[in-house]
Amino acid sequence: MKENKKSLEARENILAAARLIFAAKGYAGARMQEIADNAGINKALLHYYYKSKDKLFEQIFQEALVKIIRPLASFLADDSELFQKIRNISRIYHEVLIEYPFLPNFILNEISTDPSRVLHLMNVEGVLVGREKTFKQIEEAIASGKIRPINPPELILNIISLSMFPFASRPIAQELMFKGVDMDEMFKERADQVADFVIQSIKI
Amino acid sequence: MKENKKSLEARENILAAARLIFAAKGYAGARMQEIADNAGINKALLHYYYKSKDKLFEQIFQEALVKIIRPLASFLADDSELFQKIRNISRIYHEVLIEYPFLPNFILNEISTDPSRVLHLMNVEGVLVGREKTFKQIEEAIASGKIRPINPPELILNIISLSMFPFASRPIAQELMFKGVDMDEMFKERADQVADFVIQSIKI
DNA sequence: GTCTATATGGAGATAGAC
DNA sequence: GTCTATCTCCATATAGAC
Repeated sequence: MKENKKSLEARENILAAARLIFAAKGYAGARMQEIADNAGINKALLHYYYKSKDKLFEQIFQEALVKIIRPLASFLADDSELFQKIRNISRIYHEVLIEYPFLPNFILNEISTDPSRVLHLMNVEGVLVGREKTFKQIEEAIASGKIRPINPPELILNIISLSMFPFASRPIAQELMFKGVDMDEMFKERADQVADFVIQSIKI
Repeated sequence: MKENKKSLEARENILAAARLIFAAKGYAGARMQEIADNAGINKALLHYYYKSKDKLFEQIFQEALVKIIRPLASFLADDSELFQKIRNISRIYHEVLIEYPFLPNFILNEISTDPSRVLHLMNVEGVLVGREKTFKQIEEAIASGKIRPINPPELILNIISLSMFPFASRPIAQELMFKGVDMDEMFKERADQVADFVIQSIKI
């Protein structure tokens, strides 16, 4: 069970390749052969390091899930003022998704109709407690006349929709709406624009 | 090549089953056996009606693409006043997605990085001409002080994000934000709320 | 048109030499 | 740890009887 430098590097190469392939083609469409090729090893060795396709996938998927759920948990648990929180979550999600643009599609697809893995991670990350706190914060902002009436979960869903969907729809959006535009640049500036768009909509 | 009532029904059963299975599992994850079972026929007969998995999939996928692209084309070509157009597109997309909630995920996944099929359909549906018209309309609304400055394609992207992402993320959103809530009901009321949210954000 | 049986290829996984 | 060769299963697709 000792790990030398070489084998650690091999493991990391495999994970990097697996992230790429699984994200691009999904579990069913991914091929162990292609992952091995991308990692610069052969199939047998791939199976030597990661017993099965299932096991390898599960690791990649959990990793991806954490990248999405953890920022949300932080947002919900944050004690800052509401508008500042909105700026924060938009910025963090844009940062993460500029680095890993495939995350929304990957997760939404592979979760399909079974959200059990999400459920478990939610508890681990403490989403539940933070959620109640932020719901209450939004309700108080409405009661005090700071923002217009809106259902708290829908406000949060709106922020997440505006932050994630453009990444999920990037190839099609490029053709349909952003022909010739550098979407990487667009996304960089979009974080604050999404926050502005939301705040403008709810503030009185 | 004559088609009797029975075979037409068989064809329709197959398409209905294929829509279900392809949408739920994607091209790679779908099994011809499962489609045949769902259609109440056997595998050989399935191949008799639709030569190959590829051919069957292509038909289902085109169908799905049209359901998404056509409303967008109508929106872009519409001569109505801007705020009314925003209400219209939100309503139409919510109607379509309440009936076919799986469309966003299905299309976004299967298109992956190759948008060539979308490109072709765009021309057929006349998206290009409508797009320029609506971009101009938005720019004029900004120039005349009716709405705040915003990049026209981003405004449209925002509307579509708010309309589609909640459907794509439904299973995970249910767990995370809408525990115990009837999301079908929520979606019915959401069409106008999305339009209000957008209009509230841009109007002066 | 509809079925059973089967051909064919591909993908995950392992055996076993080095 | 790393490789080549191979096993096994499963999915698409077809042959051919009825």
